[in-house]
Amino acid sequence: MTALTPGTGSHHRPTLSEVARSAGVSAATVSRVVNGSPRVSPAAREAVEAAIAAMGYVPNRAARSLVTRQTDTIAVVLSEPEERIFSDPFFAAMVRGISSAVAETEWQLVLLMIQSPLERLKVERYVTQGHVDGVVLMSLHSGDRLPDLLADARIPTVMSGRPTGTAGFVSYVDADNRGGGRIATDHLLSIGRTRIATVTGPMDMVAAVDRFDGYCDGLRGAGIRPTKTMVEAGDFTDHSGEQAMTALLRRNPDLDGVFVASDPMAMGALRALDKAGRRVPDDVALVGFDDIAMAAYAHPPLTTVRQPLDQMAASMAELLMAQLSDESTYDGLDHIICSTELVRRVSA
Amino acid sequence: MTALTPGTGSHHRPTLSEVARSAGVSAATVSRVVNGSPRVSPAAREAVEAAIAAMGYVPNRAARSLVTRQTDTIAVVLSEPEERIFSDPFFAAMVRGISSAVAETEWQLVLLMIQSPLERLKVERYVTQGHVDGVVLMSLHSGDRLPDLLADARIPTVMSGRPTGTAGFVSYVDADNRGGGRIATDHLLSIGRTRIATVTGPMDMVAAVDRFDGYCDGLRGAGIRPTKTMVEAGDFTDHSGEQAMTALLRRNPDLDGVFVASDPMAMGALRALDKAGRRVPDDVALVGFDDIAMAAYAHPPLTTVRQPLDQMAASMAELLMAQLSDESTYDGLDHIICSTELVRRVSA
DNA sequence: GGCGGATGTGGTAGCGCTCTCACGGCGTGA
DNA sequence: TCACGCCGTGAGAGCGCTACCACATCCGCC
Repeated sequence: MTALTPGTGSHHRPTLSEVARSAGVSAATVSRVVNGSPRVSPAAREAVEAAIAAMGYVPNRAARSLVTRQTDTIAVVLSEPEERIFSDPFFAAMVRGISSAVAETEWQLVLLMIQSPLERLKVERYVTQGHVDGVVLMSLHSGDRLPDLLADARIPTVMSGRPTGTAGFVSYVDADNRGGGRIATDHLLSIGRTRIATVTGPMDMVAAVDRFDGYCDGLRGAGIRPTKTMVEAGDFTDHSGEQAMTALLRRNPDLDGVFVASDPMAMGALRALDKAGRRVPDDVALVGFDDIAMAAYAHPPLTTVRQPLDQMAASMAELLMAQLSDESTYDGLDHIICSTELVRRVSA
Repeated sequence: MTALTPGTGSHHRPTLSEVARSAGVSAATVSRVVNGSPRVSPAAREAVEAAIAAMGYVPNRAARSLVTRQTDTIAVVLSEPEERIFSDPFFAAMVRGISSAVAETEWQLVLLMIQSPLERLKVERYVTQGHVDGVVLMSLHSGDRLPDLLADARIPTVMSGRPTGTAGFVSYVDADNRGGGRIATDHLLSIGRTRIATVTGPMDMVAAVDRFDGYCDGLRGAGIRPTKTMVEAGDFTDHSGEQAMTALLRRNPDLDGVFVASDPMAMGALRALDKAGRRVPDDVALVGFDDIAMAAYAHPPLTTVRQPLDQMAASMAELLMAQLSDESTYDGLDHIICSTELVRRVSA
């Protein structure tokens, strides 16, 4: 037991005014002490602190929030199946980054997971009914009402990834996916490859489209016309990468380079190439995307495009903090695009 | 925009009594409608619902909590470095299980992470100041004040893992670690092994001690005295398992069986055995603990002790719900020990 | 026809806190 | 000596909501 409970049998949590009475001061003074106002005499402060300790007083946040209209907490909404949340290094890195940016501030971070329509509804209620001061939205689904609901409720929000279509005026942070696709392709070109295929992500995701566009940019820059037969879509998983690569090889036996739009898919593609008897990078050079930890341990180690996940996370936190601190003047339209970078290893 | 905002330039969130006025009823009636009370005439209900929709009314939870004294949210406190949270399948499974048990209820689940003393303090404040109705505590550190603070604050709590020493009257859910250690050892004995070593977890963790005790039980049951040279401690990581196994082999070149207290460590041990030229299971039979997904794909596939993670998670949720629903009569002393089971594959 | 009980409704106190305002006491400068 | 400002403090009005109580109806029953 860390607190002395009063002799009464039942448990009663002392209120601020009870503390005030016991300390011989007014409620206002106790409030000042609790909130660290400088306008309190040392004597009063001491008396109040003693009373607080003796009675085991804990402020009631609901009452406080009711009047201050803020909760000092911000939510990270993870709207993905949890097997992805707990396995995809992307989420881990983002949560880590945001969490450490928020750690030293006064804000408390809470994680909310959505994996069913009912949970979506509950989270919508949770964030709009005043439990949080701000929210970070990770990977929203198409048709997600959250951005609009949050905008209506005037709740500061930052999204990860460029929002699609209607989700209008929200600030967001994204990697330069198009630029990344381009540098990957340019690299393949620069090492002399000319018959370059690509495995894309699911084309209903903005990031996948952007990376593909970057691939096209690269080809066109070298005077090559992208062709349909050299493109195959996966769903960012390792298995789909293997399938896509197999299909690509069947259609284009002579391809000598491939840009795979995610590292897990690249791992799968590597397997497919191995099974097909192609040597990497001698026969086919391969560039991935993400630079997950495993990429360095692949056979051969993966040349890949790194997105600065830590920096992206930090930027999201920063953007949210900015909205949180000067809401009045904030126009809510900021966005940050983080540049990507080629990590050269062996596969290309 | 999903709601019609009033023509006034500035944003004003309508209150319950404004809705009441607009609907031509009293605040009490609006409250009844919002909270789904049956004691409302269809006409009134309709009027209120129309007003709510028209004004975009969203109830204020702080005000509600202030009077009802509950928040309808429960927290899962993850007190571990996030690299473990996001990599150790144990946490993923627990969070998944708890989350799905809570999903269909009225409660909202929030995840709180602690990875620094400051964050610990903030979380302590968060949970005691009335943000949550109940908490699930995952893997508390020794000297953690949370259990005591929560007990003082009379906040229903369930811990994962048997609490150490002082953390008195809290309900918890744990695997039968001792029993698991025993069945692992018994199995090794049953396949004719007699010189059985063990790699334990960190001995300041209850689970590690329990598994070790089970190992001793097994040996003693077969009339064998456990000896110090056959015991080496790791820290549950793969790397430490390799080191420990190497040490064990050096000291006991003739050992023919080993119980490794976690699967990641078992993977490391497998490497050490391989490097030392021992065949598994022919020369040395090995049993792990946890049955992580990777265990089935090890070389050779791992015989291991499975803890029913899903069931443990469900039990934690269940225990918490029980406390949440009939707090008055609840004595807070329940605990559930989930039995473990041997999964036989190739390594033993 | 009158009475008891169910039913729908409104009035309103108060949950615990913050924050504005007012006030008395003190130090300073003229 | 008096006017002025600053400082520490207390009184009290709400924040938005729920829950209790009181009150009108209306129904069915003896």
